[in-house]
Amino acid sequence: MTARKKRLDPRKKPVQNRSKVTVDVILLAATQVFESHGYAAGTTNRIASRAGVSIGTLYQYFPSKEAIAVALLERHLTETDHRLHEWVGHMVVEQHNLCEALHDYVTGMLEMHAKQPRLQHILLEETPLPERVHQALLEAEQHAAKTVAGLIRLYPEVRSNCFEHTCFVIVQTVESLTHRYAAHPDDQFIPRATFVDEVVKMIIAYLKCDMNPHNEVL
Amino acid sequence: MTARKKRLDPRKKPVQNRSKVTVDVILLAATQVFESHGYAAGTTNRIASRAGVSIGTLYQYFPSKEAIAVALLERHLTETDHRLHEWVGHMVVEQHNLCEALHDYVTGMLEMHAKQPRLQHILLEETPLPERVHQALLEAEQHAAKTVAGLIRLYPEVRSNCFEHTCFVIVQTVESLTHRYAAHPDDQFIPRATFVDEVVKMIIAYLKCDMNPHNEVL
DNA sequence: TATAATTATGAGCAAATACTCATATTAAAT
DNA sequence: ATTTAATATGAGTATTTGCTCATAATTATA
Repeated sequence: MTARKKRLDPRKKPVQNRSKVTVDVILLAATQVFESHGYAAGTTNRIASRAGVSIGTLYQYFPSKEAIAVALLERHLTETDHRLHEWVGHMVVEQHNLCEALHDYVTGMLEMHAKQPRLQHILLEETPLPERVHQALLEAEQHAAKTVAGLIRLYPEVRSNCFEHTCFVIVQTVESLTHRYAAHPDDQFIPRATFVDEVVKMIIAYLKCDMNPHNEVL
Repeated sequence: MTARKKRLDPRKKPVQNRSKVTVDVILLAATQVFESHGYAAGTTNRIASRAGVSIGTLYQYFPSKEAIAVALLERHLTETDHRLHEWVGHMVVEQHNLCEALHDYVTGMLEMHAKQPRLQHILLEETPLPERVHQALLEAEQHAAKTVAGLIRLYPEVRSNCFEHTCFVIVQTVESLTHRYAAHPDDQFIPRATFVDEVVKMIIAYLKCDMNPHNEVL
């Protein structure tokens, strides 16, 4: 009914190696089950079954279904952050130009979403998450925006006014569009490469444009 | 488990006026309940309770929970299409310039999503819909893109190359960004007006830019 | 007013599901 | 080899939920 507190800490932490493997196997199975069934229909019994462990084993390490979702989301945030920093590193070291950099960025986001088109969505929208997780999510999003801004700012052809707002919009745009595109792989009427090109084109135009308050190009 | 067929036609169609009112009340309640609980947790009993009718009454007009969701989605598509055409009419009649037109478009989409931030999402992503509904949805989306394209094409300052792809990206962008912005009203660190301005700015820059294949502005 | 058609009711059923616990198995420690 | 700790098991339970159906109340019709 109303949102009530649930245990998130496991009753047992894995100490031996086989149990650590078990935890990994369960999380992998949970990813697959949530991907193909959604959160509500992704039952704990199904997850255990897919993982090849008994339902009792699952509840040894995850005291509730919610705890599994939280663990998956934390993993996802960590991975995203890692990939983003790796990307910035590559771009700086190899001195790619703005177009190449953005191309890489959009392609990378597209690939990430293509691998698990629904999972992020399910965790963010279908799963009732505790407040602290929601906060962590917002912080991760803003951190990502700052990381991207840090790279883009290095390019001299980019205009400097409203830079923070601009980067916010860009990050949201790429995140939204790539997710949306990857979510429906069957019915695309724009080929993937074209899509990436168009998005990059839009961002570059946006980054270079200079307008007065009435949005007329100067 | 797997997707099985379910009844979608009601066992009784409302003929008297009070029953038509009942149907409306149920759909309104369903909107609210799905909004605040999601699809899976939005139980039929809760919907009936919120509507102030008995569970039996609900099942007189909606033979399954899924039928309620389908009805809501069809309503939503109709309303969206209607608003879009109204918008095009206004813009043409009152001869607004491109900036004003886009401003109106983005603001309108933002308002629509602000009214029911989760509903569209829930119906599209959480609800297992029959194939024909999914098809109708795709068609509606492409129809919307064409409608928008029809208006934008009237403005001479807009470049003409890749027009179809460009409009597809624009529609997806506005849809995604406004939805995302409206979905989290509490934690926005960009004010609403600024957000709209920035999105419009990006679209105009994208519509006017002319680039070679390597995305260098000519 | 009497009869028929329509609409509303809600207790309860069958199925699904998150989760428990007493017990068995395996690995580490002594 | 023996004891102890860690890990795995899965039948079973309490609860939830979509939905039915026999009956009652209301409105239309004759």
